[in-house]
Amino acid sequence: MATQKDVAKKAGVSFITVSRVINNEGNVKEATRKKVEDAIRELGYFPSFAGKALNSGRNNTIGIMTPIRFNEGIENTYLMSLLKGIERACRENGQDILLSPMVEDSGSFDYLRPYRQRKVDGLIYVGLQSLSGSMIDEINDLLIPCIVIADRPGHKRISWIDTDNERAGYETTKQIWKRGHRVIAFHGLEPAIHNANIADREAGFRRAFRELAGTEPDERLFIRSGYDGESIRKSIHALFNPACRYRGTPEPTAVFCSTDNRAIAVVQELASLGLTVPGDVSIVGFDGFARFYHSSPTIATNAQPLPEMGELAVRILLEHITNRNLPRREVVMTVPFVDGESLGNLGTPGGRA
Amino acid sequence: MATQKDVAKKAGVSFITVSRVINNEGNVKEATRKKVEDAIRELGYFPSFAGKALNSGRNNTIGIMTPIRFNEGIENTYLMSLLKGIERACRENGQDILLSPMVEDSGSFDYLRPYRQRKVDGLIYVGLQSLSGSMIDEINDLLIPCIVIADRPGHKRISWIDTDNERAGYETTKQIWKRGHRVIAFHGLEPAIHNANIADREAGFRRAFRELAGTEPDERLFIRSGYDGESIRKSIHALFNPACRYRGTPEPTAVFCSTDNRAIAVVQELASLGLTVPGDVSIVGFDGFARFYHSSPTIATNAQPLPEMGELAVRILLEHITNRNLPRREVVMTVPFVDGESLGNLGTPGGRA
DNA sequence: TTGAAAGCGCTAACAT
DNA sequence: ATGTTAGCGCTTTCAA
Repeated sequence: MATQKDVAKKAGVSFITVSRVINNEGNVKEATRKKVEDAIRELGYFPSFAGKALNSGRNNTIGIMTPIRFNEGIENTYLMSLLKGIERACRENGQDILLSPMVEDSGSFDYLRPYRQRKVDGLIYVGLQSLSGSMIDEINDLLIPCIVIADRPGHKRISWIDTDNERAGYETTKQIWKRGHRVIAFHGLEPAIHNANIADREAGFRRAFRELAGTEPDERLFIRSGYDGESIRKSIHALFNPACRYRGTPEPTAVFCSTDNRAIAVVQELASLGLTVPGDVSIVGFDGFARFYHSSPTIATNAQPLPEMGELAVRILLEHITNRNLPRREVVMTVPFVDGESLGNLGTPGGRA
Repeated sequence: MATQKDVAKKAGVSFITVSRVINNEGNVKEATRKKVEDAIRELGYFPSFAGKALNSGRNNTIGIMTPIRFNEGIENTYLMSLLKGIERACRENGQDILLSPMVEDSGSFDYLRPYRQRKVDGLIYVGLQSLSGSMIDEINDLLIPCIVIADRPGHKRISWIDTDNERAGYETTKQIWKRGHRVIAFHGLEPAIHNANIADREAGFRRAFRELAGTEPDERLFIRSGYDGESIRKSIHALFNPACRYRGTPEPTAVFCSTDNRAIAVVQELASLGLTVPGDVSIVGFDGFARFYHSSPTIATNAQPLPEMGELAVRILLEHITNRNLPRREVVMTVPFVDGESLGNLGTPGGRA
């Protein structure tokens, strides 16, 4: 492959002049510039990134680090939605994306290697699971430019962007209430699985219910299941199948599902019980991914602004890379409610009789 | 950040000795090695990748180039499943992954830049849309190590890995037939959308039907729709809603859907018509993604071996990178049938009466 | 306006 | 077993 030197020889100038032309510096006679440009074109010369990186210290590459497993259903959509924004911002700023998945079965793997090797200028960590304490310490000690998405590491130097799940849960509950629903179930995670985001959504639901109803919500209307279909199936039967329901538990007219995934599964399960959505029961999800699947009915949900978060993460990261002394940034994004067919109006046409 | 020189000074040796220790070369006295290793540890030294790349010509990075849009539902799962295998093979071979999405609205964008800059040693192109002729020519002219997944560019130098959609369509149709189904619909793409993979699946269906039934399949049982829910809804009504069906068209007992996406949408649509799966109709999908969504019933499908394809692509690419004179490789992967609840036995319990 | 020299971090080839 | 020299492709600094 052609180098600056080759171009210089062909154009009859020194290689430094070639460098000047490439970097659009002044002080190059028009005729010389022309000669060099012709030589570049003829040789198909393209500047090598390594030479540049070696003396600028910059690679124009940012690393995406994430424990999200590939090939695992809905989480892929989460990651891809972020990447959509990350990609856009990177393209606008001339950055490339180095993907560093964190695989759990390789415990001793050095995830910061791409940075230590100076293959990337900084890191975006996509959470869902929190960064380990030792990694946080190391990021801090090495002064690695880093920003965390979807988690809030409590560390003085590490910036983060997260969504306001509590508030979204709150606002959505108000929407459900506004449509006339008074017996509302919340479909969350079984206690063994801890997920701070989902816990926040539930907290928002509780706060809204308390405000609107003036009482605490009925604890029997909190259903908790795992991620698997079987577990979700059981939870729905416990609520809507009279044979399975605890005596005295009221039948809800709406279910606030903690994820879209769940919402879709719940709609299917209700169908197998002969219940229609929103005719018999209204369903609301959370995430915004249902929009990407051809679900029928469309699911009312909360759409996390993931592409925007990805874009913002890149911008903040680049600032940190350029200026190492910038203070930490903390960004809380609101999660807007998105209406859908699955949320009906109680007592009006299209809703329950 | 510490360099070899710093380590050398600290250890009281020359920098070349440091290089030797790092690369585990022989000819280093045990005591010297120890000194150097201590210095490395104390300084937190890590070899810079740019220096190495500069004189080895290798970056140990491979580029993933794809026109697949992020944030677009099921295609994400396709890409992620490939990446799962790509990641595994890269990790085993000490390679990093540079993600280069191809965005259509930036027509003049130079997708081969990461290679021209020598930021990546080779490229994996993930198809679905074919590589443009001009890019194929350029890959050829520049002798870029490259392998294409999910397409078969007819070019002498470019390797590819693809699935055998025709054969999978054929085998699956035999499975449906074996369960007693004789009136089988095929749910494909509307004519305006061309997709070679789906066309191949349909061809396999036709060949099997011809062999098994001894006649051509009924053209009225080929339903074609777009990707959107509305379009799929209409297509299902045309087949199963007596009010919409052409007079004389037989009602199928099974529908072979050209993707899992479609299969899931079809199950939902049938439910809204009061038809159950597999009680009233059997459904078969294609792709294998339904496994990742908690669909009820589980969908019988064809599971593309995507992680394996990704892994193989990396291995072949690395061979091409190491040895530029290797001949092109062409790999056709078989797509195994995966049974599921959605495919019932006609005339037996659990199937249609 | 152009060029020469030095150096970024590393390794291969050649001394010692 | 260890060190010296040169060079990978590029930019920065200084000189002409």
